[in-house]
Amino acid sequence: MCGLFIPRHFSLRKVGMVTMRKKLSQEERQALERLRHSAAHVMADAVLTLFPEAKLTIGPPTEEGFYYDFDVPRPFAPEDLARIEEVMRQRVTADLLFVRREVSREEALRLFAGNPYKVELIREVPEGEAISTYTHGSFTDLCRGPHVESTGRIKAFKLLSAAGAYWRGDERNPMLQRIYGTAFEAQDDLDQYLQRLEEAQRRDHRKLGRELDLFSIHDEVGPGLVIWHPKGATIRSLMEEVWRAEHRRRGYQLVYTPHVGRARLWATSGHLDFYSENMFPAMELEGAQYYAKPMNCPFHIMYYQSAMRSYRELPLRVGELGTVYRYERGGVLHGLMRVRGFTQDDAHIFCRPDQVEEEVLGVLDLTVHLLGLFGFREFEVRLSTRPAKHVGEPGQWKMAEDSLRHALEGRGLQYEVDEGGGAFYGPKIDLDIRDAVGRAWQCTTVQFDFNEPQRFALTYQGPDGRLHQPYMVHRAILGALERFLGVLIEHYAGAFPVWLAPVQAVVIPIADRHNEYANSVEQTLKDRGLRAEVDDRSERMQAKIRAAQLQKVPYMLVVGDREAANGAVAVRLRSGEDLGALPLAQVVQRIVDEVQARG
RNA sequence: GCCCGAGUGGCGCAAUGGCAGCGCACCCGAUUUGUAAUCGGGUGGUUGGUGGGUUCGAAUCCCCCCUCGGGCUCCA
Repeated sequence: MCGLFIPRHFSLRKVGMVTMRKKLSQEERQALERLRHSAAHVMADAVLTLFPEAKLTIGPPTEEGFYYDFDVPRPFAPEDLARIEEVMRQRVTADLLFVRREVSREEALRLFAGNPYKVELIREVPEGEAISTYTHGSFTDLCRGPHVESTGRIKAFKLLSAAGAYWRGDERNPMLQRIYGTAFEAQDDLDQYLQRLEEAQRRDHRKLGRELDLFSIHDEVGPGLVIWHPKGATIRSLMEEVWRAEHRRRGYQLVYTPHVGRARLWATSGHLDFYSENMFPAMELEGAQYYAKPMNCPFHIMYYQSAMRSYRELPLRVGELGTVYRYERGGVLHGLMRVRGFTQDDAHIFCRPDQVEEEVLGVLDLTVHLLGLFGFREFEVRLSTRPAKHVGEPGQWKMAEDSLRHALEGRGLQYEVDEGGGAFYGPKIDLDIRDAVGRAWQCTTVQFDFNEPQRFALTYQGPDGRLHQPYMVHRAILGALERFLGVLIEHYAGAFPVWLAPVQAVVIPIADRHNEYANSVEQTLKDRGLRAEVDDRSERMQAKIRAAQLQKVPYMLVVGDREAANGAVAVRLRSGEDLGALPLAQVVQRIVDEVQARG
């Protein structure tokens, strides 16, 4: 079965987090981790002070800060965080030393005898590895360290939130209470981080989606199912247009396939065996069962199989903006980012062994190009290789992995390797984009599939006259249009570049007597293919400008007596810049040029 | 799914056991305005549920369900 698996406990925060803009050196990162880990200890100290019955579990530093999980009788309330923070400040002011002590396994077990979590951890420490505790003031915790010298070092910190979390992330385990916080070397860094958090909230696509009238989600329809409003649909269809054009240019065959298919198909593909918990339940029709498609691959395979294939036809690149439906558990749905019905910019490449590398390279070229069009130039790339449990031959895997590696290197992309992190059916490349706030989002995935060609017994006739099995590469570049648009909204904070803006220009008549001229301006713009509107409400010009600003319309064209007399428009940009009165023809050309340059 | 929190006109909020209210949006009227909100009037909610309970009385307290929000291994 083909790809786009998402881990069960995929956390949006994990990929969508607000990271530091500047790259830290190895030493700087370790120093920061030490500071945050120490802050976690001070927090645990404070929690024990206020809630003596709390049991400590784990409290690591994270990329954004730190957390500590506690076993407590009742969950923490927001007021508790303030009190905990208060006690933490006292500890920081007291400037207590962190003291390391190595202990024997027996002593450690004795020290933490009342705490089953710590006991479990101690038992897991490998034989021969030192077990240590760290103490500051009257607080001692089992800890590998290292820590800062003293609590006085922890000046810039803040507790952020409390939430439930399972012991070791496993829902079969007891639920603990987690407190998140963050700490930085300098107050300045902390302030900047908090500002970025606010900025991220300001850009929240759910908020902007409503304010800019882009989409809505309704109880009546169902959670995770999106209604695109005209303005959101405009952006989406523009995305689709460039996508299609770019794919045709690169030799993709574009198809349309149904949204449902018979159970037999999904049995053959393996989805019923391995993916059914993510599928909508079956519908019954004329005694046969049908499923909404969670993936497009079986349909693309049907196209492949609709004729005898020759080696001369390969590579066959079959693409589709294919809408799929997946059951996502209630708690993980999130605006456009995580939905139950979404459209993948999907394609499957069927090719010969000697074509594999070039095909992967082609996909990466297309990826860099397409993402670049939408303003993304920073990527994080991960290559995932063969896991212990897998299908296919070692030779196939090696060839596939090599081709992925070579393509990445050929394209000059830096990447990390996740050894054994591939799917059971093939190795893959995942690519995250970084948005304007510095957050990473997973979009692109390129996955080999050694499973389905076999299950469907795909063949092509080679020059030797015999039948061979093609390689199959599954790939999505934007990922899901819904998520990509969500990312795009936040990336641009709703102020889309002119070529994507749902309304590119609003014509603002100053008084009713200018409406006629305003309408003619609008028509001129529309005749040149631009998306324009007239605000002919009986409002003051200031109010119309405000409305257009809030809608983040790139061009505001004010027309009054002077402009009407001269065939001109007074141009205001959404930046607030006033270009003054210009001949209409000149302004139209400017906007058209900007659209053409995809500015 | 699990923990915590929240659901009040289209949107943002108020009312904490005693008459459901405000702002924006929308509609009507007046106004005709030169770069981020003109004035006045009006329509609109059986408070997520054609759920259950407590009470003389429920937006408010309790239970169930639904939806949304923050989280749910970056292992001492």
